[in-house]
Amino acid sequence: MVTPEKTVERLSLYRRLAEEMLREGKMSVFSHQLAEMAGVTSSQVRRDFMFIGTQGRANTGYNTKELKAGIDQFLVSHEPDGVALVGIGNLGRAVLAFFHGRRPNLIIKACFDKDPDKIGRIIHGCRVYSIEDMASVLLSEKINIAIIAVPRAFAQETAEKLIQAGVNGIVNFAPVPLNVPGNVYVDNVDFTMSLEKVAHFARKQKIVSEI
Amino acid sequence: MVTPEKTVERLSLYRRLAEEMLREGKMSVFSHQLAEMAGVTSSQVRRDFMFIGTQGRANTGYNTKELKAGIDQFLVSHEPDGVALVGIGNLGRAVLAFFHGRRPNLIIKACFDKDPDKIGRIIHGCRVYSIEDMASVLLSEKINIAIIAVPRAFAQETAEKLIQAGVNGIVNFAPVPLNVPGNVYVDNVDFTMSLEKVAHFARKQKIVSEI
DNA sequence: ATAACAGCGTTATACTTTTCACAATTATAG
DNA sequence: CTATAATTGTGAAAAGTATAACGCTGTTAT
Ligand SMILES: NC(=O)c1ccc[n+]([C@@H]2O[C@H](COP(=O)([O-])OP(=O)(O)OC[C@H]3O[C@@H](n4cnc5c(N)ncnc54)[C@H](O)[C@@H]3O)[C@@H](O)[C@H]2O)c1
Ligand SMILES: NC(=O)c1ccc[n+]([C@@H]2O[C@H](COP(=O)([O-])OP(=O)(O)OC[C@H]3O[C@@H](n4cnc5c(N)ncnc54)[C@H](O)[C@@H]3O)[C@@H](O)[C@H]2O)c1
Repeated sequence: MVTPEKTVERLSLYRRLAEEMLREGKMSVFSHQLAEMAGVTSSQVRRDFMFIGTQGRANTGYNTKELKAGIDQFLVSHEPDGVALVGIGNLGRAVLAFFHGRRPNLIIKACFDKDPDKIGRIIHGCRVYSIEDMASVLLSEKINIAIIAVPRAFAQETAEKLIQAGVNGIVNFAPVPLNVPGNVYVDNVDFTMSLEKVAHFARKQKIVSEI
Repeated sequence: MVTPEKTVERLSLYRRLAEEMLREGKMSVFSHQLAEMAGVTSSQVRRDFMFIGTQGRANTGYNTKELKAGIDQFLVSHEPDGVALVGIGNLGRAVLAFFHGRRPNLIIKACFDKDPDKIGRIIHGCRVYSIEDMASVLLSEKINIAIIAVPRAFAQETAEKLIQAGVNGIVNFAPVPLNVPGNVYVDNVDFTMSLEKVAHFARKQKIVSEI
């Protein structure tokens, strides 16, 4: 069965909400509560859970711990996924800081940059390697996911090197569409697009609300 | 007429592709060329253009300059939109550097932080103000769009202050859903979600391609 | 000229995703 | 133990998106 992309996105959010509840000692949660927190409908939440098979109980809801574990297993594999980060500039460093120690089975295990000054350093617990060493490091660290944070002109060649070295999932921060084979999944995170989208709909909403 | 969110996203991409072509001296482009570059079908491209009314010509395609101008006007208003950035930490600074000088009518005009050491400084051409001055600065700079890059615990209160001060469009980098009135448009940029989505589909694709 | 072709604009069709609605299930109170 | 109320799981309907199809327009070649 093919899980819709939107469902996967929401699952990621539900997982964090469940995590937060666990921290607060909340042992169970209803679909309508998750719905309110996530900003969706309760049907949507239950429908999304059909894809992961997590079961709730009428009048009791979903067990927070089970829910978190269920989503976790569904999203990320049972054995931890290694992640590589290419391009340790302004954004790369921020990303590294952000993910450091955050997600137990989705860890940035190696960084790559072409700047000789950065190679060999350890930033936020992560070693920076030369891009020449990409293939061997990815193999030895069992890395199959990568984050691209290099200047746009180098994004495509970086993607190709990564794929060559066995990567089949990429988060791309460079503002260019990547040309990749069909068995590689790419998510483009595009700040310009986000801002322009907001600019557009903010304006539309103003017009609507003024009528 | 309501433009689908996905269409708006693609338009942002087409605009940049048109921009790039202009730089390369390419005066016109066919829908199937844009389609290939954007990774969509040519029908999709022509369909998307129906929303902005941009016209092409059989056998000639779309005039690159007209196309760029048309999308520009559709996405962002004719009079430049002012943008505020709240939270000048690792991510905030990277974002500021990224947008600086990039987009003529979508400019970050004011930054806000609560750290006294940062207030008063000018970073990438942008003055950092105290959050106390938010309402007055937003009014005087005619800002109605904001980027939130404060720690998650402060995201909701920051959103409320911004909305209070007249903002009706927000790009939210904090990994929490914001609770906002219906006339405010929010786009959540969620790195964790992106990475988990990639982890999920990368794994699925591997399984599929192994069959 | 005009035939042959290429590509746009749009309508119709197919597909995907969300919402609705309700039977089945479980907790709780009397 | 039974009635009541609350909440789940899911089929069916609706809404939202993407693709296909095709008439029309403009270009090129003969
Ligand atoms: N800064 C932001 O907030 C932001 C936002 C959205 C997108 N982006 C995009 O992310 C990318 C990086 O942005 P940045 O602001 O960090 O830029 P940056 O210039 O600060 O950093 C780029 C880094 O990549 C390294 N690099 C260059 N070529 C390389 C190569 N071929 N292989 C490996 N490393 C290489 C450089 O040495 C540098 O460390 C750019 O494509 C940018 O458009 C940045
Ligand atoms: N660093 C990343 O790559 C990254 C990625 C995704 C999301 N985020 C999110 O973006 C936000 C910022 O991340 P960061 O890494 O820049 O954090 P950071 O700690 O480096 O920076 C936070 C900044 O916000 C300021 N601040 C704190 N409270 C404030 C308030 N109430 N009003 C105004 N300013 C305030 C701080 O003074 C600081 O300058 C966080 O919510 C984080 O989860 C960061």
